Amino acid sequence: MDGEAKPLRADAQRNRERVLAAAEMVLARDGTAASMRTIAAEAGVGLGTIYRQFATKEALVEAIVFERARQLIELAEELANAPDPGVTFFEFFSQIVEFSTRKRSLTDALPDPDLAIDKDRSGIEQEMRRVLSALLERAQAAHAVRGDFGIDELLALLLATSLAAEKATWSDEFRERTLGFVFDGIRYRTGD
Amino acid sequence: MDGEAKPLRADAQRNRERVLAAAEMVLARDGTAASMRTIAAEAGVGLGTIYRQFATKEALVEAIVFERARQLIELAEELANAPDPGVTFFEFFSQIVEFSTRKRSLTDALPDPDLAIDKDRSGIEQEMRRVLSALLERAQAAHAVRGDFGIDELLALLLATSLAAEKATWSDEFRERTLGFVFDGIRYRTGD
DNA sequence: GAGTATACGGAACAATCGTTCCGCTTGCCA
DNA sequence: TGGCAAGCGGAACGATTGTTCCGTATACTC
Repeated sequence: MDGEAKPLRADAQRNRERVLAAAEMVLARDGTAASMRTIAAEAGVGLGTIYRQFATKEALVEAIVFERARQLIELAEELANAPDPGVTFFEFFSQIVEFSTRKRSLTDALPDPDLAIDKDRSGIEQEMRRVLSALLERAQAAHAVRGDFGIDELLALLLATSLAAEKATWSDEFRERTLGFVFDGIRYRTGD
Repeated sequence: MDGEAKPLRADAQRNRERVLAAAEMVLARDGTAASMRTIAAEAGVGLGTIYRQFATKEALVEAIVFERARQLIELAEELANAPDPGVTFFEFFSQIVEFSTRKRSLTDALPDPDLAIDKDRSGIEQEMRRVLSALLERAQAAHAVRGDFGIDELLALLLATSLAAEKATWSDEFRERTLGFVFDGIRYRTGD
């Protein structure tokens, strides 16, 4: 299903990377509303060159979002055995929000209810869900997070704060302060 | 600055109301991405008829958002002297989120960083800020909300949850459950 | 009821979008 | 090094957008 057919010609390979780099930057700056022309100009290539590698704009955007999600998932997996599960959980939460602010990404594209069942996308979504569940359960086992706080609520609050942080471009200081209140709501307390 | 010059002709007045009603419905359904043609069709009028009353699409959208914000502000003012400040505060918070889900509105249009300083808009924003501050301070005086929770954080969390609820269309049950965690984070606790 | 300011509808315009197409160029292999 | 598949750029296409314009229709006034 992912069979690499032919090795790309040297210039094609170089242009592919240019396009991805340009798309990365432009999408971070303008969101998914960015036009293909803008990306092509930023990459210093023609429109046809983009469409040779990516069948459609959606495919290009998906490639970027996919890569970003993969970074976060990888980070989450590295943290799966970190010393302090509670601190790890909250810091990872905060990091995702910061990431969303910097690279307008997850919120803009991931939970798009346009196309109902996108194979690749639901795959990465489930993986994200899986690693987040792991971090959450570990934090709960360590009595750092309330036991009645589920993965769906976690995803909802992550989406919420990421969307807001991206729309209003929260400063580091404001993000930490505001998230602090949210964290206090899901933190474990004696007499839960 | 708001001088009503001439009384509208009868048909013009009727069409104005039709346009507003259609815009209300279409914007709630499609968000600000809705086209003027869709609104015109829904209202059963021509494009020119809309532009006779509203100079631009932005003006029409603003009229709708303005009206919705006014409803919320009015409600907040009615609650300014409600019996239980704590319950009132949290219920109003929840109501705003529910409102945003039903009528795709505040989030889609209010905090648009496109045009920097819009007189009318900043006016309604400040009013919203004022009534929310009043409800917040009353809840804090009643020891229902933490004293270190400020109006900026309140606006941020309102925006966050409204955006998410609108994007993912939260059910009533899920909204109450998820907001419950947020509320627990800003609720007053002994030994604050 | 005639006359006129007002309002209407929707074709037309200009801008922008994603996407296609094709004449030309270029990297690769025999 | 000659041939050619692979790749390139960007003009062109069709769809959609917000907005304008103007010939026609209609509500008010005297």
